[in-house]
Amino acid sequence: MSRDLTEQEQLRHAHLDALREAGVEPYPAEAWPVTHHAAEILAAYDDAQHDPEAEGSEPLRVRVAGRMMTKRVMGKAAFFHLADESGRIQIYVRRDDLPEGFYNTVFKKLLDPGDLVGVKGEVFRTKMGEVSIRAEGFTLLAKSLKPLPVEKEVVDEETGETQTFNEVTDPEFRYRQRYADLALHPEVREVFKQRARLVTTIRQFLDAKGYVEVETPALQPLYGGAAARPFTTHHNALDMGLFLRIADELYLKRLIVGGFDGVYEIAKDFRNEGLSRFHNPEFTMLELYVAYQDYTWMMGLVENLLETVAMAVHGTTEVPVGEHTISFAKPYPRVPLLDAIQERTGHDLYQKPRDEIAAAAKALGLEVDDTMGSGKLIDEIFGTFVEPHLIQPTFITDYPVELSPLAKRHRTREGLTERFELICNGKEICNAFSELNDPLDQRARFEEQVRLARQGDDEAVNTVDEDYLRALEYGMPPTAGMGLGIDRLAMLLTNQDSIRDVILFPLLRPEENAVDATPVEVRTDAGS
RNA sequence: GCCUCCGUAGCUCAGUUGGUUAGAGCAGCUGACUCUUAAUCAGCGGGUCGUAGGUUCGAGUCCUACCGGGGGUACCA
Repeated sequence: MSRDLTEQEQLRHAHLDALREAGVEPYPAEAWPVTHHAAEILAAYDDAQHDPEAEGSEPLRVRVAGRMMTKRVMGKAAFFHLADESGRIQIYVRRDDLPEGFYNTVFKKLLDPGDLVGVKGEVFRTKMGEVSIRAEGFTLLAKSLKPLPVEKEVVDEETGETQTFNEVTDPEFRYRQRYADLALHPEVREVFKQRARLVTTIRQFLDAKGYVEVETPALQPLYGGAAARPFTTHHNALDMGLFLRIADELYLKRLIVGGFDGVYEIAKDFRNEGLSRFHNPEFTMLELYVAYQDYTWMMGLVENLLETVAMAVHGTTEVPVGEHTISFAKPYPRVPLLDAIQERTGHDLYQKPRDEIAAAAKALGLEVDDTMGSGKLIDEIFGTFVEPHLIQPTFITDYPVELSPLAKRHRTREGLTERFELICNGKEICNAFSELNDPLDQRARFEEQVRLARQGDDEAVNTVDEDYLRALEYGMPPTAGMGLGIDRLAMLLTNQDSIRDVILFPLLRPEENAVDATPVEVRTDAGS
């Protein structure tokens, strides 16, 4: 492999060689167990437990490990900050505290910012008052051959505000080299820790209710359960086309038929569509199905779940999102879709013929064409005039049948279904319904979808899922089902305005020259 | 996909109506310095200006195409 190294990279390679010559292994095999993280040490000194002024105080002896960040050498002594997962702590290094020659030949000349090092020593407070470790032992744990961007933080003494110089803001750098972004930015790591807490909390919440976490196929011979274009792939041994799932709905409901009273799955779904601030082609969805319940009950569950999650992630139900503060404290308003439209636009569309709805849409300034059915029109009106205004969590209920091929017909309202979406900050984060369990009605709805697909609606699923219908024919209990977009919820709870900031490795176009080797030949024959 | 903005050193940025040899801070290198903290002081190196064409006596700057990214928009959660 030949790559052009920058000046600074060449220097680090030279340091690597020099370290080996000096008998210092740059990638040692031995473990370096730590006793403390930076934040723990700072916290211990914060509560004055180790205040040197205090009676009977013993200095803390610690072993820490992390990345060497800034190095400030002053002749025979030096300071640097060591960054570990928890934060940063300053290390004080003196020539005479370390083995003969180490300070001058290794520490000063051959160690670079970004190197991973282990330090042991006593904790003390510098003259300037910063809690630091006086290094007595110092080990290189891994050499860094590529310089991380150098950012410097200054805390204003008077205002207490932190100012960062030379902060890397280039989103391309941050997403492509997420490892560097994370290494540099504890606040980015914190977002992903919060996301993990969110998912864990959801699991605990659902497990506590006795629902069973399951795994269903990501590779599916037929796709369904949502309106979206799928990715396609191929299985060699079976010589069979497969789809990556767009939803797990139809498999989870098969499990309800099978006698599970509550099942859920937290899974990646894949949709072959455009990318945006709100869309990544693979994303994480929670789906939950509970037998013998309906959508009204499910609204209660969702309120409880979100309140619990907000508390777990944030410690409060009041969450800042952009310029708003969103309250996840239950209950949330429940507004029928058509009522919400009437309230916002003045048009009462309940049980109105398609042409009257089209006229209303036109009157509101929407572009209307003949292929749009009444369901689509209502969806457009809602999406344009109502949804963006719904900042606080709001249940919008009772969607038209045409938009909801898997939802049960409303018990009293003709042409509507028992379905709700939870809208928050102007976006859908949850979609749920009383599941359609009438196999004959389901077959008719599938056939209608196939008809739409043949007419050119490329989101409509173009095949009847006979196996799913067979399952329903055995009898599925009345069931409440729900899907919740984990990424979007994570965006809200971590106050990030792009989905890329809550996905560790969002999809990007391949980097030019990222692959400088000839592509590895892909074997297409089966077997191993 | 379409519209639009952006791409200059490892990082953050400047670069005039097109005009000598493309600048600064940080980082790096050499030296000084045993409590510094954007350490300081003295000196030094570092660029295919995203890529390829074009216009021009002359292009970082103007034009075209392409590559990559941001924002918006369409499909969608």
